[in-house]
Amino acid sequence: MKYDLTKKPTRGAQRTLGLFSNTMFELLSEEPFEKISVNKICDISNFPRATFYNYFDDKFDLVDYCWYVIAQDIEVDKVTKVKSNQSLIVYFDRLYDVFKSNQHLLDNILQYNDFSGQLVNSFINYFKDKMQEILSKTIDYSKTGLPVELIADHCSETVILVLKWIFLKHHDANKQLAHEYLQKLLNLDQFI
Amino acid sequence: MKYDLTKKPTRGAQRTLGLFSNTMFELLSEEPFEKISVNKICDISNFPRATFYNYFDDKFDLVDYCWYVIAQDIEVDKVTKVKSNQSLIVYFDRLYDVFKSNQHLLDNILQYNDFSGQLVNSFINYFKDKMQEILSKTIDYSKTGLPVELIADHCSETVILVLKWIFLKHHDANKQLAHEYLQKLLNLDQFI
DNA sequence: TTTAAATTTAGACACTTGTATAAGCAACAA
DNA sequence: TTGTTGCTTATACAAGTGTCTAAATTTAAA
Repeated sequence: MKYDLTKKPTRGAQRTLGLFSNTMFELLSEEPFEKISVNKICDISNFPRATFYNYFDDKFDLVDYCWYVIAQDIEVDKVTKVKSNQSLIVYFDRLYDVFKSNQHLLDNILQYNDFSGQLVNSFINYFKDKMQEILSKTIDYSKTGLPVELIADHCSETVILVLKWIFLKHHDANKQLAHEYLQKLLNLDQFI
Repeated sequence: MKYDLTKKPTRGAQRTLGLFSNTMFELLSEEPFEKISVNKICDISNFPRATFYNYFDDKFDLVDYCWYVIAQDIEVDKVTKVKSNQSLIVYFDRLYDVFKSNQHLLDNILQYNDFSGQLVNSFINYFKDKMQEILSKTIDYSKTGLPVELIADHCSETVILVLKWIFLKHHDANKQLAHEYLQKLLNLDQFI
């Protein structure tokens, strides 16, 4: 990403980022990702291509920014006071809520994009990385007798697997059932 | 893929497929995937672009064919007579051997491509799908009390996670240690 | 060996991509 | 008010992409 998201954006930059991401969100609900060109994005957003490239490397970069926008709702920094061993469930629940409130967008996207195509892939990977980042900070894996990085990776993959199952493959499940899946797949007792 | 791999290819097609994939293998060891263009592939292979597009949709398609070539060594159809509950280990071992014998290629690729970039991603996904296909046929998951597709997905993800850990992230481990990781991550007793 | 079917190829097409340059414009401080 | 600084924009460029045509060639069958 060319634009630095760590510093807080000026009013103008905020506006520009918002317009580009809105256009992308719209287009994602209308056609497959391969058919979305930078030209089209700029035409619709009424920006010259040069401006697009001031902010993003390419359309993949913009779509990643879109996931970033969605992921803001996870509120990673809002710490719930729980024992470290409960945080996997806490953050799973937040991701569950985020996926649920974007169900409509996801449905549209899947209408035009393969489940294992580049777009869905980038979505999944974004949130897997996010979850891994969170989990490697908040959980104590010392009891498992496994390399920390390996087990953190495994936990986030499993969390995403369950969310994929529920929200992308449409096997409705409330949080309680989702927790049961997690419990069984991860054999949670061993390290929670 | 434009060319149908299920029918057996003519001598000429065999040759063409081989030349294109060899060129891709070479280039993958020399530069990042983004810099590899269809033009370059054709120049080196001495084919016109039209011929490339007779066989493949794009360079992603060709690289997938490359993984297909590598995956032939898994010898899926060579069935080892074991109880169903052992087949996860049997096929894990075969994948372990395939990854090991392509260690050099993997090292080269990682020199030029991000771990989470499109290329490595396509490699990982190819073998995850392959493993899932195998596991959903050969394992009896009825004891787990979980949806079959979910647990098959989870098993293949875990298998690939361990192989990634060993062969892409370079934490050397022999088969015995690898089995231990699998055992602990999957809590194997529950469904093996 | 001849003929019919299938593939390969040259060349052109409209389009996209990412970069680079220089002109234009806005915000802000002195 | 006047610069200075930094972002936006118009425009152009060299390259790549995927598709299409019709001619050339290969392949396989009779």
